[in-house]
Amino acid sequence: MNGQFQIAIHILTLLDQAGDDLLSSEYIAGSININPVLVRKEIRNLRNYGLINSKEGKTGGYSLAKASAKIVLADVYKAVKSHPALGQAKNLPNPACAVGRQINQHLDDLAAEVDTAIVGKLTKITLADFSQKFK
Amino acid sequence: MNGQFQIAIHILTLLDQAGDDLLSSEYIAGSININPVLVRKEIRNLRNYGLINSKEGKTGGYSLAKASAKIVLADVYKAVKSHPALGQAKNLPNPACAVGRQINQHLDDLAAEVDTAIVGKLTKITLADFSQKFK
DNA sequence: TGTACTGTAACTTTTTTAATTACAGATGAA
DNA sequence: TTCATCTGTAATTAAAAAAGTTACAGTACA
Repeated sequence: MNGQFQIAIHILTLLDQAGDDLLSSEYIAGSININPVLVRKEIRNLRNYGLINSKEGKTGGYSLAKASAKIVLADVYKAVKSHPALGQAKNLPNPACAVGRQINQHLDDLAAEVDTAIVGKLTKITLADFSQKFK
Repeated sequence: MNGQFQIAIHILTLLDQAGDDLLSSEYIAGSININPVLVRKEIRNLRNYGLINSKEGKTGGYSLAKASAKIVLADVYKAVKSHPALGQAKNLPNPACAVGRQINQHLDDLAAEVDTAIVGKLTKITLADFSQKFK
């Protein structure tokens, strides 16, 4: 469990509030209260998913790559997700045991079903919906 | 992210397959391929939620506390859950910032909604459904 | 009364996450 | 030009979380 999703939502919300103004990693980090390098790392990821634009150089900074009404929270979830929401076993179960031999496959199937449920939920919420709560 | 849910499901599946026979922590640990003490710890938790019976002493071991058709995977999820599925931020956002000041509340609300979706999904699946895949 | 379990605390090791440092590259302004 | 202020990213360190281990008391049966 980590706070990547929360950080990503926080960043995107700030950028939405800022409109066309560019925000610096320093400013964003100050609002979240984390290290600016982590902000830049997370933004690199979100940019790869087409959610954020960045501009280098003196007057550089970040802005949303598209309207917040066009971004659903499931986009953020997918961008950030590294492990299944249910967690992940890191042990190799005993292949000599009938249950151990097959359980990882069945657990993976289950995790995928749960993931689908989460994405279904988060597809119904846009960044604009979320961001609006702060106005 | 950890593997508690997976371990719990593994334990419960083994116990279901064993029927009335008691299984030892040693045996269970051998199937999962983890330390027996971790099995006993997880079972203590599941027992507190009324899912498992244990018997001490020489012929001791573990068994299901009720029929696997009466256990839904949401019971296991709730028993095991320590953090919200979306993760949890551990930083204190900046209270001087309009977004930082309120975001934790809104993120918590969102996490609760997602959690409800997960529980909804996992309430439809019984341990018997899952365990049946191994027969 | 010995054996084979569970129950649990304390501690160590490993893994993961977050923070930090450092610096190259970009861009605009004096 | 050249300085200031950003981003981009690698490398390292520190902190936190998870898993593993050791140890031993308590229980129950033979």
